[in-house]
Amino acid sequence: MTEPDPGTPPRLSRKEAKARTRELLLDAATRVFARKGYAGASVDDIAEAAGFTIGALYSNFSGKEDLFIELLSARSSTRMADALAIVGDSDAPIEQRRSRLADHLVEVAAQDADLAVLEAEFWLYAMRKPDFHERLTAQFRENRDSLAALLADWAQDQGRSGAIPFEGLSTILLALFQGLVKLRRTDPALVPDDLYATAIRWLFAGLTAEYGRDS
Amino acid sequence: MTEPDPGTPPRLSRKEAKARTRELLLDAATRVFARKGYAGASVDDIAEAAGFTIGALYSNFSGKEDLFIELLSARSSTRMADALAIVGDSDAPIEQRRSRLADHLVEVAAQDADLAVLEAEFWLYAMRKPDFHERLTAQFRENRDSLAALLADWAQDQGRSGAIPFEGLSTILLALFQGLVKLRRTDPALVPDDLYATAIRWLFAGLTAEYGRDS
DNA sequence: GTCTATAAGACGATAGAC
DNA sequence: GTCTATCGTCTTATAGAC
Repeated sequence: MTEPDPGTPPRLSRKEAKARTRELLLDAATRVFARKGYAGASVDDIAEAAGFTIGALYSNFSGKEDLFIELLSARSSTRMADALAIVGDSDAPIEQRRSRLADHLVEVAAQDADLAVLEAEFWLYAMRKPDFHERLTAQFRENRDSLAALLADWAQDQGRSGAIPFEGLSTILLALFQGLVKLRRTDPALVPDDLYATAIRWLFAGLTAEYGRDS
Repeated sequence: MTEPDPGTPPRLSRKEAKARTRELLLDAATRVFARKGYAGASVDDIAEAAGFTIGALYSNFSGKEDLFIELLSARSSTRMADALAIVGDSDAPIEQRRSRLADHLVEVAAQDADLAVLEAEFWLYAMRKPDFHERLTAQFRENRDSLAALLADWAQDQGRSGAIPFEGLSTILLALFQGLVKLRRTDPALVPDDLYATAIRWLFAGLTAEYGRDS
């Protein structure tokens, strides 16, 4: 009944089964690395959390470091680009765009409880491995430039002066966001939802004061 | 000649010698924990970096965790209070106070190259040990409240409205500072000295715009 | 007070059974 | 493709020499 055609291949092909094992191991690694840290986590912990043994782990990854790097790469690839796409292509008024940016940041931070902890683990790892230090720096520069370009667009829509230092502003916004996410993980009561929006509003009000308001 | 009075005690008493060993071990621990991380550092590494063996280490500390906690406690005790004292009791105009605050933050960050890395290590440790999580939260609250009180004083000197949410502002300033320090450790070129001051200026300009300017 | 030697265990990684 | 058994290394911590 559950196997209508005994001759057909299993519901999951060998390739699919291996891919699934790989995904389960990566998910488990996310949890274990977040809970125990990179150095503190053992391959045994990870394999067990995924419901396998270390044999399966070494069959899918070359070792602990490989597993960690795979996670690091997967995380960093899409997140920021997605965020900018969401808040970028809009015809909404500027206030709505700003609050949408803030909302999205809140959502990202809320969606993944381990975000701040893993972020810290990745950062420390990168600070100690020159290769990844470079990658991290380059990636941040990209994010900053994308955000700066988006902000420049917004400013242009409003007909503002081009003298605004968008790079500096973007750096400040990204640093602020990282700081608030970390603080919120420390104690959610310290960082109410609307603090993101408030901070952004104040910063933009300051810009308006210094660089002139909408023409 | 070098020992004018053989009967007198050595230049360092036993107590002093032990205290010195303790300090050397703590200094070494700072460097080793910053370079290898808490879990990645071995007590052997630390003892060797201090010029001793593990025997001396276990004679002065109960183990690796004890050493780490001693460091954590020593670091957190004075820093923020000192910073506020420096920028607090002043009769200088508001612009000068703001730039002095920014200068001091730059100085703190520059003085200690390992600040950001150790800060991350401490934070991750605290996130995994409930006792220290509580201590960290309480400490941040204190810092935030001290800063908020300082800012309220400044505002009062300027005769501004009391409606400004100083707690939120302080949280934002502290989060921003932490984020910028971390970013600067990632790549100093991303965070020029004056970005601290710029960020603070923009935020305060935003506040002025929302809550009214000097009477 | 510090060092040397050592105990007892956890670790990452590999080889071969199934 | 996954599991079990095992190797060699490194770990924290202790006991006793000096």
